[in-house]
Parts: sequence; C-alpha cells; structure tokens
Amino acid sequence: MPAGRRSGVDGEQRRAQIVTAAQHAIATLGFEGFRVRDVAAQVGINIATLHYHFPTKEALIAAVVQQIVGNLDRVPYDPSADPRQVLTDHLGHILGRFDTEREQFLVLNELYARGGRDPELRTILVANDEAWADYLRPVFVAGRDQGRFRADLDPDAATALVIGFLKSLLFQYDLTPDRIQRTAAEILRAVEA
Amino acid sequence: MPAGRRSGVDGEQRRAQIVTAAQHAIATLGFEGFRVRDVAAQVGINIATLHYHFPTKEALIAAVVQQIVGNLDRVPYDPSADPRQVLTDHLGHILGRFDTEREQFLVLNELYARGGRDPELRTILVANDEAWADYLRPVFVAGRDQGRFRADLDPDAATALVIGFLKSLLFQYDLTPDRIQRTAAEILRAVEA
DNA sequence: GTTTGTCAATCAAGCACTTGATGGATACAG
DNA sequence: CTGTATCCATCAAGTGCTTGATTGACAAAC
Repeated sequence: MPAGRRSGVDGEQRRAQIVTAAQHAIATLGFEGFRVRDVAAQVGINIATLHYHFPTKEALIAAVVQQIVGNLDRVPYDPSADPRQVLTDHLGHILGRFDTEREQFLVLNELYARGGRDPELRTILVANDEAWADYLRPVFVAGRDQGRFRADLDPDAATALVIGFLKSLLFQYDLTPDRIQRTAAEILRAVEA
Repeated sequence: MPAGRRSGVDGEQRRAQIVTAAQHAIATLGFEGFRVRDVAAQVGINIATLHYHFPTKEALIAAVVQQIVGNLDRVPYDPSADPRQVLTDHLGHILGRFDTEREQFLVLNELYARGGRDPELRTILVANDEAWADYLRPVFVAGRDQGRFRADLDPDAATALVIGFLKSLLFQYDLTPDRIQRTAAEILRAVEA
C-alpha cells in the first residue's frame, strides 16, 4: 500500500476504528501496556497515520474516555413509577450491561485507578458519579415518603451503598452471577418497609 | 561514593527501603509510571544495586504485593461477641485504616486493576477476599440466628454487599467522610431486625 | 579469600513522535 | 472537458530519548 490515499474509509470512520482498537487494547493490557503502535497495527495503518488523526497518545486516551463516559446512560427518573420497581429495574439494567459490555467496564476500571492521580480525569468521573447519584437518590426519597421503604432510610446513604456495590463489581473476581443476583435481592429487602 | 560497601544498612534493611519506596512510587504514579530507576534514586542507590537485591522489576512488584497483602488483617471472629458490635467495629476499623494507611489502599487499587489481566495476582487477591468473606459471613449468620438481624437476611449477600461497599471506597472520590459514616450506619439499620 | 554490597558505564530494545514525500479526490478556471 | 492548485490520508524511514537489565571492578565484612 503506497503512500497515496487507498482505503475506502474517511477520516471520521478511521478515527472511530482507532478509538475502538484503543479501547480494546486498554481493556486487554491496561494503561501499563497500552502502546500507540499496537493500536496502529491492529487497525492496519502506519503509526504516522495514527498520529495524523490523534496528535498525541493522551489525545487518543481522551477520545476513549469521551466515548466510554458518553455511552453511560442518563435516564430521567419517572416520579409516578413504583420506586421498588425502578430500583429493581436499575439493578437489573446495570448488571445486564456489566455482562454484555464487559470491555467498556474493564476500561472504566482502569480509568478509576488512573483518576486517583489525574485530577482532570477525576473531575470527569466525579461528575458522572454525581449524575448517577442524582438519579438514584429521588427513588429512595420517593420510596420512603410513600411508605414503601423504611421510614428511617437515609437516601444519601442508600444511594452510596448501591452505587458502591455496583462499582465494586468491577473487581470482585470471585463473585458468581448467582451471588450477585442474591445480593441485588438483598438490597431490595434491606430497604423495604 | 565509591564502589565499595559504604552504607550502614544490611541487605534486609536495604530491601525494606526499596520495597517501601516502590510502594510509594506505585501509589503516586500507578504501574503505568512505575520505573525502577526512580525507586533506586529515591532510596539513593545505583540501579545495579537495586537489581542486585531484586533481579527483575516483576520481583520487586511481587515483594510489594506480598507486603501489602500480608499486612491485611485476619482477625478470627469471636462467636460470643454481639454481632452488631462486631459489625460496627469492623466497619469502623476498615474505615479507620482507610484514613491512616491510604498509600497501601491506593496500591491495592492498582493491584485490583492489574488483577483483571494477571491470573497469578488475581489468585492472590481472590484468596484474600475469600478470607475476608469467611470472617464476615459468620457474623451475619450469628446475628440472624440470635434474632438480632432480620430473619430473611441472606448472609452471603450481606457479606458481598458490605465488602463491595468497602472496596468501592477505593475509587469513590466524591464521598465525604460524613457520608461514609452515614452509609455505615445505614448498613447497620438495614440488617437489624 | 570468599561473600556481600556497591558503583560507573554501558547496552539493546522499545518508545512517542517527526519528516518529507506521495497519490488520490475535489473544485474551479479556462 | 481539461489543466492545475489544494487538501486529505497515507507511508517509509528516521530522531532522540527512555527503560530494564548487564558487566566488570572494587571495597568492606566475615
């Protein structure tokens, strides 16, 4: 393949290919083993071509972060719905995504570790966690006020507990699907009146 | 400083110095930025000297892993104690350590991320988690059987939930100490009869 | 005199990134 | 249509620096 333009893909498609390959590489090797040349090789392009699309390694990583974070859901809470059902659905939804989109969660795991020493990244992750908490908290408030959840339930604490448990699944290697399901059921029993 | 033996420290002390410096480096920069040269510089020795004590980078990392994991507590459960008090104490104990020994927990965070792609390391971490679960589960069993905890409490699930929450503190950047305390209190209310 | 701990100097490999050139596509002038 | 100027995407071949590890010598301790 000579130097001229040969491939049938345009810039946007190419960048998407590169980001996908980068995400895969990070999920497989972590940031520790993340090499831009490997990404280029996987896409089948020259390193210089990759650097044409993403000037630096950090710019490529930023694109991966944006894709992962942008792909997290931001469903608004419907106040008329049954809080117990909403909570059940939410747990099931996250656990389902955890199964089907494992690669993204593996990268998210790496990102959280990196966030411990990268303030810019941490800001992004915190903003995301706050959006998650802002979704979940009203569910507990409504459930408590409607008398379906315990009267002494602390919505902030319950939110932190549920989010914490779900996030911890990223590195609970010894947790079987069965045990995860039973823990989700336990959460429901623990909050109910 | 000529080539001869000059320092007043013996091999064991030197190795301890190196491991401590390595732990600090990993906590600060992650495995991504972990360089044996930097460790040697921090200790104030030549790279060759470091390689004399730890033949490879991996051997040094293994020593750090051993120190961190070996330092985790393995307190046996006293069946005669009040399960509520044991749980309260355990939560307080872990949260306290989380404050005073943050560096070790930061490294632990890195280790869990690495465990996702290093089977040998994962085995160590899983064994450790199982020991932790084996400590906590009997507390819930006893509490339930004594009628102090809910009769429908699932000890396995409660164990997973508590361990998950505590592990998630490693990357819950937006959680204030106050909110953590309230979440610990919520855990107690959630299991009580 | 052997073992232990240390250093200066060095190496091969690996790394992100650059340079300079090239061919295809597109648009516009004549 | 045809010539040509311009832009996009690409590559081969580096550049300079970093990194884990080695070598060989040397001195103190035992």
